[in-house]
Amino acid sequence: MKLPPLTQRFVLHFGEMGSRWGINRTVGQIYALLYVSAKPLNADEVGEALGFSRSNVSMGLKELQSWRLVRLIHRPNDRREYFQAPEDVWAIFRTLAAERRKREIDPTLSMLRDALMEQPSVAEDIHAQVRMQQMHAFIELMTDWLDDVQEMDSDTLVSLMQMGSKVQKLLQIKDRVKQAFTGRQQLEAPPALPPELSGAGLSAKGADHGQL
Amino acid sequence: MKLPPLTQRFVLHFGEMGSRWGINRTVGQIYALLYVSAKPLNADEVGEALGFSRSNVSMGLKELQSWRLVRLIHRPNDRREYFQAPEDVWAIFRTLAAERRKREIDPTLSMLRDALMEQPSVAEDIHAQVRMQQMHAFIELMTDWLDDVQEMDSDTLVSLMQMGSKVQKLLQIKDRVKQAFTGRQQLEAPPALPPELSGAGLSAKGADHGQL
DNA sequence: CTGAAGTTTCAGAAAATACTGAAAACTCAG
DNA sequence: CTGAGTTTTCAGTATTTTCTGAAACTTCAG
Repeated sequence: MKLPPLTQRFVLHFGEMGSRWGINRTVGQIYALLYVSAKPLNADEVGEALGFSRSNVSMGLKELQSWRLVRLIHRPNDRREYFQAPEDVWAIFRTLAAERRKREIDPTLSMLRDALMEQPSVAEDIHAQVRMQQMHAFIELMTDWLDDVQEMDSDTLVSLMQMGSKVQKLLQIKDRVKQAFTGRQQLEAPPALPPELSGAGLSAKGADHGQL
Repeated sequence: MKLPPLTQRFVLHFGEMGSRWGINRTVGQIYALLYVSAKPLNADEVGEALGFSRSNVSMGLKELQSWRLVRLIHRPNDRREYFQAPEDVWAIFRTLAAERRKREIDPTLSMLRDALMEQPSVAEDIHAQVRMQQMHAFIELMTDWLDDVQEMDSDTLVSLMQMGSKVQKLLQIKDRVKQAFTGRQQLEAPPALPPELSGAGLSAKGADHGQL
């Protein structure tokens, strides 16, 4: 392996972390290399740079493609396939979240759904089913939320995340407004503007969103 | 393995998924068993129920403890240790998120921080460092947000998640209100209440939060 | 103290996973 | 078509991970 120092460090780290992330060393290193590379690389270049056999690289790239983490490029007058990692870290994250969900969550969700249809036959299974019900409800809430979030554009997401827990202030305001409405039979007059909205309360606490 | 049908299905599924989740079959099955069990179990009971050797169970339980996913119980007049999985799925999720972060994210974050301090020595490393910078900024945003979220109580979180992408409406409102203020030199009169807040817009679309 | 009940450690066997080189398959210019 | 350039498959080997049984260790009642 002959790589520039920083690149090498990055690549080796991804290789080691690979096992914790559920991918193998080879795949981790290949992805890392493509991620930092300024230009698309072909399989031979990858194998050369990392010291892997050609077939191992082929397997690794196939796996990365199955994760939709690399894009295939064709150059004119060159029959080889070139690979590159998408640039936008948010897009990468979305892809990763979607794939992990498909592989790590959905099977469990459907197994739970099946199990919840069944009639428990022994006392112990009654309790087990209650627990499965709790897990199912939780996972479904999470995945539904993820579906929603997946559709937001990156800027909105950044703003929301930078607000962090301050979002809950907005929630409180919403509740208060809603209560003001449901508290009366008919709305004769609009409710008073809650204090948080009439001051600079929300935006004054460093949650200002602009540049990343 | 002699377990009631539903329990068995659940346990076997967790065993198989284990590898995708970065734990092994044994650990997955042990956790599943403890999760659905109505009462705490000791190591022998676990080994008996799942057909694992005593030492394997010991390893598995140790690993689950290192993930803080099981709680240790001592009964009066019984020297054996009993194990149980925490009940609250939200608490479980928080624990899981914190531990995964510690193991799967933090090492990368610190490696990136180190690499960003360095002065790139070759052209390729300059680009590599830019890419690392992008990844670093992203991860830091995510983990900071996670820190915030970890501190919210479960009910608030449920409300927010059930709102899903509708949160961004609140964000837009906030922006509009803020803009209305900064648009004028001094605030002679409070800005008009935006239409979303004066109708039933937000709460009418099924984002009503109450029972789970 | 002693020893019975319980838990952990550890070296080696068993199983699963990753990796290689050679061969097969594919693809397209000529 | 043909065959050079390229990618994929696959059987066998190497490596890593998991699992076991035996031994070591710990704890505590008597």
